[in-house]
Amino acid sequence: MTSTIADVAARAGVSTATVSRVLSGVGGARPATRERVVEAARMLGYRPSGVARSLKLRTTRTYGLIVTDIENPFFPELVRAVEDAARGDGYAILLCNAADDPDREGAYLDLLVDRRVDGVIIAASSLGGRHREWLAAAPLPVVLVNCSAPGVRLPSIASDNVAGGRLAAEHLVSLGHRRIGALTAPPRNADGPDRLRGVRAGLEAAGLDAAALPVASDEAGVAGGERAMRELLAAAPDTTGVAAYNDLMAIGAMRAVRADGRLVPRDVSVVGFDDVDLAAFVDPPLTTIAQSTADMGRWAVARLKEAVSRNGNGATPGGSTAEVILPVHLVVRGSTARPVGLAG
Amino acid sequence: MTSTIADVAARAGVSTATVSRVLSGVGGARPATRERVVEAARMLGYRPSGVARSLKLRTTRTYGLIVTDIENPFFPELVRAVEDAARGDGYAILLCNAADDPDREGAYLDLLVDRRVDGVIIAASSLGGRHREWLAAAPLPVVLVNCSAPGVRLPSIASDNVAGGRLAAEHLVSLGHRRIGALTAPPRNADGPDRLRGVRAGLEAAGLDAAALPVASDEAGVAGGERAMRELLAAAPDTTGVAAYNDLMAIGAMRAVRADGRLVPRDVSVVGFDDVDLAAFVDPPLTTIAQSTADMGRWAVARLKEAVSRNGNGATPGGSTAEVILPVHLVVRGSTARPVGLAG
DNA sequence: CTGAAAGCGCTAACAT
DNA sequence: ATGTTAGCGCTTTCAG
Repeated sequence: MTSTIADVAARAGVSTATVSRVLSGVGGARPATRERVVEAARMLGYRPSGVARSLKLRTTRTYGLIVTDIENPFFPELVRAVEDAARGDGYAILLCNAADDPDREGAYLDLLVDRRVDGVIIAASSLGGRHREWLAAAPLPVVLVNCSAPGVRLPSIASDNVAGGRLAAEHLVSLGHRRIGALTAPPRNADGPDRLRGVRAGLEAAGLDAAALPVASDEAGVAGGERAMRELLAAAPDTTGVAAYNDLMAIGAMRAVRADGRLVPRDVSVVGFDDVDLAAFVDPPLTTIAQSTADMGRWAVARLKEAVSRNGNGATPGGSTAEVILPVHLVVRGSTARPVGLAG
Repeated sequence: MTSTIADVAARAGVSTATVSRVLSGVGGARPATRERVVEAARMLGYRPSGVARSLKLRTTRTYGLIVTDIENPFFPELVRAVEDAARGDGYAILLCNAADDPDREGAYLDLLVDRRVDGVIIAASSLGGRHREWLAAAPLPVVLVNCSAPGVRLPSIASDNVAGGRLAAEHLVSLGHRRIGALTAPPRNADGPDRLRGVRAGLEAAGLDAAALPVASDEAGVAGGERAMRELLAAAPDTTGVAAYNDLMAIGAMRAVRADGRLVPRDVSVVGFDDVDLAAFVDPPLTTIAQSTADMGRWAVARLKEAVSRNGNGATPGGSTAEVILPVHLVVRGSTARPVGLAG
C-alpha cells in the first residue's frame, strides 16, 4: 500500500542505494539526480520504513518507560520530562503502565526486550526488588528512576528519600508536634523504607522515640491513604502530625482525618511527598517534599543515550554506573500547623 | 549480542524454519524435536526480534497515542484505558505528548507513520483542524478521541460536549445565577466551541441572553484558567457563576476569584469539565461534568483492532466510520451554590 | 515432520 | 556519482 524505496528508485530511474543516500543526506549526488529522487519520493508520498531501518541499523530509536501508575500525577510529570529529553534525538517512548501490578511489570520487561528498544527507564519502585536477577543480566541498557535493585549496579537516579522523610519529620517537630505517625506504601515498594527511615531519623534528632513511631501501610493512592490514616487514627488516636509516603496518600489521609470529625491542620497536620502539580490546589494546600522530575527524566535519558552510543549495557564494565541522589526540599503550605494547645 | 533464531537452530540441530514453527506454536513438530528447540532457546535466552517479525509480518503490534497534554490528569486516565485495552492483544503504546504544541502534533503524526504503527489514536483536540488534509488521506487507521476533523469522516468518539456545556449552564441557572460567564480554550481547540454552544443553549432555554455571555479564552491549564478568570472578572465584575472549559481551568478560576478577594462558591460559583480524579479533592471540591475516559479508550482500541484485521484504513469504504457521542453527567460538589442574596 | 529458500524494506560496503 | 549486492532476523510457501 505505502510505497517502498524500490518504488521511488524505479520512478526516479536510479538505484535504491541512491535513493537511500539522497534521502538520508549522506554521500553526494548530482543535483539533477537528487532532484529527481526527491521529486519521486514526494509524488509517491514515500516515508521510509522505520522497522526495516531498525532491522538493518539495529536500533529502534525508542526507549521503554515503565511506570508504577500513570494515574499518579507524579508519573505524567516524569513522562513529560523523559519524552522532552528523548524527542530531541528523534527517540520515541513506549509507555508501559504497570498499574501497580508487579506481574505486569515483569511482562513489560520482556515485551520491551522483544521490541528491541534501545534502552529502558524503570520508574516502578516495586520492580527493583522482584526482578533482581533479570536486572543483573539485563540484555539492554537500563536506568532506574526512584527505585533501586539491591545488589545490582545499574545507573540510577532518585530523590534523597531519607532526607525527605527527615525534612517532613523535622518540620512537624519544629511546629511543636510530638505524637507523630507515618503512612507508608506496601512492602514491595522500594522507597517506602527510606522515607520512613528519614522520618525516624528526624524524630530521633529531636529526642523523640523513633521506635515508637506508629506506621500504617496501604496502597500508594488516595484510597490507600484514606484507609491507612483510618487505621493509624484507630491505633494512635492522639496523633497530631503525619508524614505520608506521597501526595496522593496525604490527600487520602486528610479525608480520613475529616471523616473522623477532626480538622486539617488544626487537629492533625499532614505532609506529603512529591509536590505534584495539584498539591497546591487541594484542600488545604498540601505541605510536601518536592523532588525534581525534570532532572530525573533528563538524566535518565542522557544515561541511556550514553549507553547506546557505547552500544553497551547499562551496567557495562567501565561505564558510568553512577547512582545519583537528588536533593529534595520542603514546601510549606496549609496542611501543617502548630498543634492545638500551643500558642502561635 | 543477543542470540538469533539461527543460533537456536544450530544449537538444536534443526532449521530456522523448525525453530520458528515450534516457538510460535503453529505447525506440528515431533516431540523430541520440539523439546530440543525449546531447550536450546532456553539455554540461549533467546527472545525473537520483534522488529524482524514486524518487517516480515507487516504489523508492529503497536498503536500510537497522541495526547494534547499528558500533565492534564484527564489524559493519564485515557492513556490507562487505552493501554489496558491494547495490552490484552499484545499491543504496546507509543505515547506522543503534544504538550499543547500544534507543530509537535504534526511531527508526531509523521513519526508514527515512519514507525509503521498499526493505528493511531488522536486525543489532541487541536489536531483535527490543522491536519485535515493529512487525516483525510491518512496512510493508516486513525481514530479520533474528543476531537474531530471538520469534513473528514473518521471513526471518532467524544463526549457530548454541547450537552455538557448545557448541563453546566442549567445547573448554574437552577441555582439562581443570572450573570454567568464562560472560560474557554484557545481557538485551535476543537471542543471549546461545542461546550460554549452548550452553555449558550442552556442560557437561552432559561430565557437569558446567550449572546451577551461574557467569555474569556486562554490556555487550558490552571494558569490559563487563572488568567482567563481575571480577565472575565475585569470585563464583567458582577459575574456570579462561571462554566470553565475543563477542570484545570476551573481550578485556576477559583484561584483568580480568591485573589480578587471573593469566595467560591459564596461570591462566584464555578463548574468544571472532565471530572478528573482530583476534582473531588481541590478546594472547594469541584462541581463538574463527568465523561467516561474508560469507554473512550476501550472503544478507540476496538475500532483500531477492527481496522487492522480488515487491514484497511480507518476511513475505509464499507468500514464502520461510526462517530459516537458519549453521554456526560453533572457531578455536584462544593464549588457551586446559590448566589448571595438569594434565600437558601 | 522438516528443510531450503525467498523476501519483508532498508543501508553500507564494495565495485565501477 | 551511482549501481550491485549482501545481509539485518524473522516467517512461510514449497519440496521432500
